[in-house]
Amino acid sequence: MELHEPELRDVPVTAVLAALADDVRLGIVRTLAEGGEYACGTFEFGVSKATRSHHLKVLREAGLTRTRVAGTSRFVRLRREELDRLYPGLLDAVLAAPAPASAG
Amino acid sequence: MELHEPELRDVPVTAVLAALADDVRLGIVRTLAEGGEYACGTFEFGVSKATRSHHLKVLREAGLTRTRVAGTSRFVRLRREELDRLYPGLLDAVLAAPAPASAG
DNA sequence: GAGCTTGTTCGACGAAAGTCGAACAAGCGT
DNA sequence: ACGCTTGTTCGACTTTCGTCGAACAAGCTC
Repeated sequence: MELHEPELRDVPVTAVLAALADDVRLGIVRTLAEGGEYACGTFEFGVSKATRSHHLKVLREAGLTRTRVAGTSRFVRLRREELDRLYPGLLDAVLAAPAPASAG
Repeated sequence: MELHEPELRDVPVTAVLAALADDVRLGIVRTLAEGGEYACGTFEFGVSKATRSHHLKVLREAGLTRTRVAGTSRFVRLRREELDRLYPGLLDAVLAAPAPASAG
């Protein structure tokens, strides 16, 4: 299966912002920002796995994450370097903001 | 009339991001970022005045703008200092991104 | 006050987004 | 092959969002 992972510069900045403008997705990004890879099932934010899959797709198609397929699992990681290069300070500023609820 | 202008720290970061995640509103912010005050009628982005008023309300209630009433006009300005203090780098990063169309 | 300008508010409408359960696909173990 | 795990995709539903025209409010000028 082909995973759609666009170049970050091809994604409108409004799409990047929209991807971050959701509590569930921002929670995922906060977790990813700690570094390393996370299987999709890692993220439990009180939503069904269908919804979780949807949010991960939004993040991926906004150019924010990279996904590696391994068996039945998919490992997601944040494209932090590219993000910091194209939008220096954006991610840090967003992550520095207080989280609304249990984000882990 | 009371204008609702919340403290920026009381606005969830997702609301700030959502406010910026729209082409019309980002166009307004780009204009405001040049400094000074702008009457609401300044912003012509191919939308009706009802829609323009709506977007300005979204920006104001997200804590991004400050509005001064003067006669029949309302002058809007960006709350840049507060924004840069609470989310350092965010606005610069967003504004540095290429604009999608004529944003003036 | 009449008329004009500026901007907001009120439905209404269509489009988009978030959510879910159910079905499906693919890999791993035994 | 069978069952289990992991994750995606498919409707469907609800809510939110962007948009507009029309009506309204407030202030200015004559």
